[in-house]
Amino acid sequence: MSLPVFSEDSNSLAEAERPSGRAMLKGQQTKQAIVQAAVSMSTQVGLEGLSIGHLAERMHMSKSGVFAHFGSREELQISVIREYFASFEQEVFYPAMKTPQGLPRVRALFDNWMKRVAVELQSGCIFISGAVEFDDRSGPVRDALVHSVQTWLQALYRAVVLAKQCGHLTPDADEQQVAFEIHALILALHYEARFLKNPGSLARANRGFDDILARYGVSGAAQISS
Amino acid sequence: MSLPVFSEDSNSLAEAERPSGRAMLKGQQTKQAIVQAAVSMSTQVGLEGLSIGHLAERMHMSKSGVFAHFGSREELQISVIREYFASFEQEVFYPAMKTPQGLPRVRALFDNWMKRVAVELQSGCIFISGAVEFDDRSGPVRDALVHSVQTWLQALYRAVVLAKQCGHLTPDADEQQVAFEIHALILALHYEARFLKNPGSLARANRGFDDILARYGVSGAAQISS
DNA sequence: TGCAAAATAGCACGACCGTACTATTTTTAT
DNA sequence: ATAAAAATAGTACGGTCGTGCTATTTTGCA
Repeated sequence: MSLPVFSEDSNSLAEAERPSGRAMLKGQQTKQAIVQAAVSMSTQVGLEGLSIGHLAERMHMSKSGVFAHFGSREELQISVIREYFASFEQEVFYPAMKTPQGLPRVRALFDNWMKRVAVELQSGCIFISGAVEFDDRSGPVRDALVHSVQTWLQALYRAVVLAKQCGHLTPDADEQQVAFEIHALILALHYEARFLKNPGSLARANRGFDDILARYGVSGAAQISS
Repeated sequence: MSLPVFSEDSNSLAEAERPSGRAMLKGQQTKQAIVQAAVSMSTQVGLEGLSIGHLAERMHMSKSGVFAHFGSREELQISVIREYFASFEQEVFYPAMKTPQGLPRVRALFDNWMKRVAVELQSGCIFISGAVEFDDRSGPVRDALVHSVQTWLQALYRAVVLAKQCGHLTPDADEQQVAFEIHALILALHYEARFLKNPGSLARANRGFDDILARYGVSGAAQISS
């Protein structure tokens, strides 16, 4: 049915308004720069903490100059989510898709995810902070956030399903359960390391993952990739 | 050394300013009511979303009337944290301490925790939202939050240690690891059920806990309590 | 080179926030 | 009942925020 495409949306790079006929206008370049700065700010203070004034200051621009690119704060936040999602794709998902199907790919997804979270222990993760900020709100920002997260979790889930189809998982393994527990480890790592600053959290998340594989994995299949 | 006391602080109920010589002043009663309303608000909008104006409106009081009880917003937030912690104690910890040591108690702690989280899927958990709001901030509010969470996680950890001492866990079981994974399940439940509204999350968290016991528990010890 | 269009700046408005200061009401204890 | 004390209300100030409106500057193309 569907090939392993991470997202079917056309929100990737290299397209802004014009179908690439003429080169990117100056304004689109600075918009890109603004969004990147906004992502950096949002990882620290959250999507709600993101303020146009601070962003303008950081960009050495006027508030209205920044504002004009988005038309509303919500649109800015959505742009941030899209950009963050794109970087997540590039950093976590696509590299892992180069590894062979089955447990090696699941492990690669987890490892890349862990690598990213390890960095985010200083900066923060928008998918986690955003979940708290928008869990009982509604509107387009929440929708964008939920969609991004679900897309990523679905990708993880599909990798697990594939692993079971390959015979890398025991027949009784519940793919949703496996994906849930992997997600749980990442969330606990983020919580205990970033907030509580408990040492050893990173090792415990890794150990937890190994245990999942030991529990549900068919012996031998897990050791293909280190 | 230390008996299984949940918190050594003297911030429990039934003491306000006076050592119980004369009865609670009128102001202290309304302060209690304000704090309870503030807790209720904070579970929905977070500690940062909590505003004195909205709180006053809800209490049918003036802003300054509410404010006077705390002297600062930070003090209000700290009061909220203390109150929330106290309710957590009453609801999750103390009932579980009545069950026998070992795995039954660990299971009781988890079950009570799950019961509470199940309710919080509508309202939200301050320990989780607060972690995101204050993870890279500093100050007394963060300190109060970290202290509360650490106290609770320590209590959970101690119960696991006790379970191992009872011989209810396999000798190779790492108590910190077990506590970490239990915490992870709760966080994932909160995330996937409250934010993503994924069905089946509650069952997956329960199943994850059972798997932990199946992995680290000595057979037979787990089934003492249902 | 010049002109339209795009990008940016400047400015002001209304809303909400925490909080300081003072006045008023209510409670408490004699 | 009355006076002191405690609790609550009223008001105002300074700050930040998003955003609309109007200049001004910069850019891109004929």
